Amino acid sequence: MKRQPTPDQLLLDQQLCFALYAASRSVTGLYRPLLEPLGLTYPQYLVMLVLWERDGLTVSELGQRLQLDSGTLTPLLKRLQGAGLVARQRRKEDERVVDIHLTDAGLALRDKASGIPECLAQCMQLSLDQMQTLRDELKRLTRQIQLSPSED
Amino acid sequence: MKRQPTPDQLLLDQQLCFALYAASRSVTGLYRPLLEPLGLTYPQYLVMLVLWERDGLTVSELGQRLQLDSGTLTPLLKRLQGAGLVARQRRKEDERVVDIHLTDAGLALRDKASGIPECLAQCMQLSLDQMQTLRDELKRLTRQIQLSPSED
DNA sequence: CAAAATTAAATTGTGTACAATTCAATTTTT
DNA sequence: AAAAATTGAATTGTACACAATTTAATTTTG
Repeated sequence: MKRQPTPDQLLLDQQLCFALYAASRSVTGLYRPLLEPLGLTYPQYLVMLVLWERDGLTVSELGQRLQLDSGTLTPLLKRLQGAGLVARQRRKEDERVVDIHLTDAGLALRDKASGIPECLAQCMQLSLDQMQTLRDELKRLTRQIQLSPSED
Repeated sequence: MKRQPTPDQLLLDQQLCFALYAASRSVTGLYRPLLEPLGLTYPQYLVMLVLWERDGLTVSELGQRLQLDSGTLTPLLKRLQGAGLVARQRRKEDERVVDIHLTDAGLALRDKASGIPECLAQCMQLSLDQMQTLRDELKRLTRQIQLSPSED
């Protein structure tokens, strides 16, 4: 009458997916107290990273870079606009497109964020080399996944 | 009058955090079509993995295992209950505690899920060894983060 | 034992994710 | 050029995450 034990492949601790999911949320949690003084959430910070790197992208270009769709980005960008960090403007030549530009305040915020990466590296207790290796493995995995899926 | 270029540490592609975040969402996306026939979302699947491994946990025990709080778990468990996969019951001896048990349907679902891990491994194109190594690095990172933070 | 403190879930509120639909603007076809 | 197809955002609806508060039950204290 004893139940079958769960097969090994279904054990939580065996799952790469859960290790990823847990690590991602943990790291986001590390950012939270660092971003709070800047008035940013973690996904908002990612948008700012992209814009600091190259200002004046469209919503869909931001979406390609971050792998997020307009259902996520539109309200997020409206909040950044509300915080005075970006401007959203429909393009004259093609009214379908919305260009996102940093405001002065948005650009200025970069300086306040510049210490964050080092702070994170400290907390994670990884050497620069370990960090790069792990990052590149994860990138490879992501690329692999985005290549293979159900071709239609 | 040219703007300063963004410092290297703030480049999106340099960020371990984004590699993690993107990889985690990609992997979740891989699960989606596999879980859909089972009527599960990815976080619901994680809850089921835990219960298949050990049935009859409390909400907070589930929370410890998955690092999720009642704000996430309570509605999620209600949906699993609505789907007939688990039962939620306040404990007689301590009415504060809610025990979560698999229903017969919930247990039976395990068989339908048993092929998923192998399917995932295929998609990710990683050897068993590579998967384990990456998984263990991520676990170490998560553990490290959860040890160090602001001690209060 | 009664008041205070603690505990476990649930609730509330904000902010993502993401599928699916809608809507308006532009291109492509005929 | 008008109809059809396509495109880019926005909207809608569902389901997490997670902080903060609330509620009820149990323990601990005085």
